[in-house]
Amino acid sequence: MTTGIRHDEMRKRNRALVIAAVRRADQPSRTEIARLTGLSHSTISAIASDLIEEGIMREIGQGEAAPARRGRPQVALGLDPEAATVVCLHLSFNSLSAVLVDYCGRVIDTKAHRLSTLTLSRQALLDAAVSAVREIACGREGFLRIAFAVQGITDAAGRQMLWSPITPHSDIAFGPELEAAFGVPVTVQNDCNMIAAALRWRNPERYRDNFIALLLSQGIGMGLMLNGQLFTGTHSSAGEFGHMIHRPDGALCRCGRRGCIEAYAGNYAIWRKAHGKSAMEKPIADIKAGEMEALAAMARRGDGPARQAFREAAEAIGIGIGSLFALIDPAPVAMVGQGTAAFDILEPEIRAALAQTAGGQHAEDVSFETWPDEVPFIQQGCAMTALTGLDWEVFGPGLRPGAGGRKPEDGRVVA
Amino acid sequence: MTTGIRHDEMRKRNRALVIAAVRRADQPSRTEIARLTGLSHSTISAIASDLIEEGIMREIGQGEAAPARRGRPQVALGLDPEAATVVCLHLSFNSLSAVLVDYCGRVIDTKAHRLSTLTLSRQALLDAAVSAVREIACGREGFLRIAFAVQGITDAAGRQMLWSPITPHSDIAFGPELEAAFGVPVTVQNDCNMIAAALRWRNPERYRDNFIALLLSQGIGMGLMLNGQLFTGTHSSAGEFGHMIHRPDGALCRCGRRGCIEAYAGNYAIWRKAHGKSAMEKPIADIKAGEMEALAAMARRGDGPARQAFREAAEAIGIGIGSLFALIDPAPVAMVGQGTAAFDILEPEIRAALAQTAGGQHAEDVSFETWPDEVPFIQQGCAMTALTGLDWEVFGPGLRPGAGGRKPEDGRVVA
DNA sequence: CCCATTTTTTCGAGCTTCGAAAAAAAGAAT
DNA sequence: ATTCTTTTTTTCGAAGCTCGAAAAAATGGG
Repeated sequence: MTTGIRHDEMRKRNRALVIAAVRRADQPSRTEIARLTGLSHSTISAIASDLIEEGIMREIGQGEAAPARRGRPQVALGLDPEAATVVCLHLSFNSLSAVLVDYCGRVIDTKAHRLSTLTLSRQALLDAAVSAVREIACGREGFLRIAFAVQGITDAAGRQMLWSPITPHSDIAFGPELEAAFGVPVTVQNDCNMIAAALRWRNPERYRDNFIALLLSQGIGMGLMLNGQLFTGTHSSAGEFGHMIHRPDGALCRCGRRGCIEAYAGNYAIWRKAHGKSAMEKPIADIKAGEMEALAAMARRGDGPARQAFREAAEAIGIGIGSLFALIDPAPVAMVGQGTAAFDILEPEIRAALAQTAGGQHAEDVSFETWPDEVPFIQQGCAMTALTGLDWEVFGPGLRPGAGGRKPEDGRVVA
Repeated sequence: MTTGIRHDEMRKRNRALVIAAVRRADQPSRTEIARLTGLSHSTISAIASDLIEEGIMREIGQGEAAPARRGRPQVALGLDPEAATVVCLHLSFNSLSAVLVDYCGRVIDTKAHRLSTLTLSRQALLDAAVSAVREIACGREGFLRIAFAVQGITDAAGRQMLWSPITPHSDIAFGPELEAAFGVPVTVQNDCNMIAAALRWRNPERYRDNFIALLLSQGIGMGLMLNGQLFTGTHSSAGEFGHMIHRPDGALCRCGRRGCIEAYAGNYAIWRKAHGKSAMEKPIADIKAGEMEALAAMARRGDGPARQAFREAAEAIGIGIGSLFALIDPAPVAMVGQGTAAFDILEPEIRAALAQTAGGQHAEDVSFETWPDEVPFIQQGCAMTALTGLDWEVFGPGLRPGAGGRKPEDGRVVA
């Protein structure tokens, strides 16, 4: 709370709240919106007719689930899918996918591209992003926003990619480049944060204020929701769980340092250990899912080096989670990505390691959910981030021109 | 944003904002409040006259720093010190202190008690807290709130102390006990979080949205400000930096586990190592400041075991900070407590360890501030927490009766 | 065909904020 | 001493928003 509330601000918030309620609930009636928001029926009626007139919302006849009840039937409301479209991009190792999404969150079109991220120049990566957007949006009326998810570290402001394992270039300014090309707001965010956003959207019962999304794959990524907000640090996107130190001066990590969690739990680390290589052996960029499956099968069969490799991976993850829990308290954990295919091997060892830590005091209460495929989460997280951003920034204030409003000067009040 | 804003809510927020502005600024005029809050002069005038009439604020003649300027002179405003008082308690090893603070944050009275926390019964500790409050408030008109800071882990709701190194008892319900005895709201919070609150209050330029307060003493404590809010977990107060795992299966910690950061960096760990004892030796509860000073002096003289002990402590702290930075991004760090007396020895080694971690990439940019005495911070943090709570909850809504207002039912909207 | 029931809209009342103008309070100028 | 200038503060009417009550709308039941 840093600046005073004026009248237009009140309307803006209540409009955004109504839009949010409609987006979340399944075709609610005005009465239901009133119940959800705590606003009066009169207010909902007024806001709803504004939104309908502006083409943001529409009436969808009687709701299907209209059980022959007495009285005037409820009118189901839904967001107008044609109110806007947004583009979601997802850049990962050798892959760039673009999705066009309507204002209801439905996918209109998808395009996937293969490209050699490790060898492309900085400008070629930027160009690839621009042309992917141009292609997906081709011929259709203007989209209002771009949400860009990258496998790597982004800056806290969501402007650029600072570092990524998929390319040798750093500080690639996707945000400004795309904004210059298309003239719409662009957010650049870490893919694991998008996974966290999607989890919250899908299951707010379980994933609400504080939770952790771990991506187990070639490397180890994390998305962190704290106090109901996606945590992005002051400079970078933070959340580098994989690069917490597990063993000082330990195994060689892909990032060039030693002893990181990832250097024990990433695909390359498991592969390296299972094949009897040195822990200082140079990490391999991309290990196929089939190969990891084979290692997991070996580990399930008996107590050989493969089993030992998964055991060390689980220990690193478990102790890491324990340290994280010590800092931020036990919270629901979602494990996503190809690495979860071996979760049956990992879980007991993760729990054993966790139980040894201060953060794991109540380890038996912690439950893990797993999903092998992270892509739908990333895409949905991007879409919801972009759309709820629109709800607030574009459609929240209404379309009346000249709202204006003063701004406080320097020296903001800290409450 | 989870519930609609009504008219009374708008006024409530703007009132609270005005109070916050007056509390923070040094006797501002109405014009200055308008500038700080972004609200119009008319609104400030109306709110100010309400607050003055209600006895929350008062006019303080012309501000002293009234430089003979043309025009009608500004009227300085200040909070009425008699509007309320709050009691701050601070329980630590063998010590319980109580402070009575007026609505302006000035200390009215202080009482310190010695007590043997390790041997007292659960009920005796509760009784001590109650009688400390009774004594400090004796004869004076009613205080409106109690803020209780404890050295230990509290629950996230701020109701009780879950665990503490200063007593064998756990789950001591100070909150309900004090509320039952005095009929005012009570918050129970971790002492390091209060240090963080005080830092933010004293220097919001440096300590605003994300920063870390580390307490170096017998143990290692942490207060964590994230996204501008004190982070308290879902169950406990979290922030157990000292119990992140530094070396799996490493030195014995006071908490009974092995390899915690504290088992290398707490006073007992340094003492143990410097005296050539085993890392599995049982930790000593309380090591005098003088003894630690002597060890530091020895370490400064040469490269003996004392030096090695401080080196290991610094490494544990540095790597811990690195892991923390990997998770939440580099942020300002404040080091508080008796352990900072040896910070000249610790700092280079902390930086060296930090520089090896992913979170320490820009370690040279990180600056540490140190203060040897944590007590004033804890007290001020308690006071400001309690007073700003009053600003909002008691004085924000105004004193007009029957404000009422509906509440949204279940199924809150998640935006 | 009328009544009961539920949803939605309408309408006036009550707050709140805002901008403009007026009032207040001082120094500067004559 | 009086008038002008400048700055702060208050006053007042206008506009916007939400709310509760009442009215209107839409449907099933008898």
